[in-house]
Amino acid sequence: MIIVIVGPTGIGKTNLSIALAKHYNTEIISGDSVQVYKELNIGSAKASALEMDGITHHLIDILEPTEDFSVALFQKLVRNKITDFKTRGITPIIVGGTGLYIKSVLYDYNFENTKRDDKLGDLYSDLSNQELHQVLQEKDVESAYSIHPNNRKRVLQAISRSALNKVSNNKNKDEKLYDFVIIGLTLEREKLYEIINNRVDRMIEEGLLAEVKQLYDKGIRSNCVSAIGYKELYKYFDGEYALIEGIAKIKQHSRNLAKKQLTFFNNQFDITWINSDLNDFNNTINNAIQIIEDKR
RNA sequence: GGGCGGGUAGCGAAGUGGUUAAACGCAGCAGACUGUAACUCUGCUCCUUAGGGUUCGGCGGUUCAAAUCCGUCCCCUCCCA
Repeated sequence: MIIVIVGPTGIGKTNLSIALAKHYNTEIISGDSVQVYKELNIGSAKASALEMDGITHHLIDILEPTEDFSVALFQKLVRNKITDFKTRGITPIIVGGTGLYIKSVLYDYNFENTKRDDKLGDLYSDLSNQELHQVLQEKDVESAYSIHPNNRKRVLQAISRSALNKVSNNKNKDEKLYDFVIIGLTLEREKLYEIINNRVDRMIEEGLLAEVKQLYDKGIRSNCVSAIGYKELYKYFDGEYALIEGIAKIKQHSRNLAKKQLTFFNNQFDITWINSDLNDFNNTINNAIQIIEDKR
């Protein structure tokens, strides 16, 4: 059985996962779209070597900041890891906050022949949202029905997929491919937001500014740098924000992210929630273990 | 003390007599989600027992009708003392 730990940013997934990995004598697979990047450490809230405490982590630091990442690649890498764990006879623990990525591994998502065609955007740049949506209607009515015309990005993606592997052909998004338990860590909204705000301050104290400056000075403008904590400080270095403003934005965007994550997990996953017990971490661990054992 | 400008929903900010419960932005809430997902997009946000009810600093007035006009008081910015 696969153990999956999800939850909003800042809730304490890392600590719980490490405790569980120790308890089950196994290793961790990260389910995070930003922690895959080297050099994005503080801002991505990567666990330090000290925190990892000897527990092996997979899918962390596997890419240079200049490289591209995607759901499809994540899916492939993690599925490989899962079979690898199986042959070694250990339980995979997947931990992370990137909902779609994790879902694409566990459920029947098919990304064959679905690579995005970047030229399409240019090709259709003259079309209004409505006109573009019309194009999709001709190529894949069903997708057109479910994608809002204003969601240009998704409309374009659906158009580019319409020839070989229509988005609408994939209807198995809720079909489970593995035996797994998904545990969601949660907390009252107000407390969660407070934790997030404090954590951002801590990141700044720990040297987030220097970390981002280094990427900035290297001229890295690739996608990873649009992650929260990075994009705002880039704007600060560009002179667009005052520092305080940038930090406030990081907090805000982190809170927004947490909210979106909760929505995704709540509605897309068959999940068992547990409260992240701040005063008694052992309680949180025991709760998690209880849920896992019940599912066995 | 005198002069100017101003006080609009959680905040910022339009509106300067009538389809205005009040544009828009932000925050907040809810949601969608198969190759950038820490992305992209959608809806809601004065109260309501859904019939209505109560709003635009306070009070009073003009008018068929006011956030919008008049009087007065309170508070804020800046300028002159």
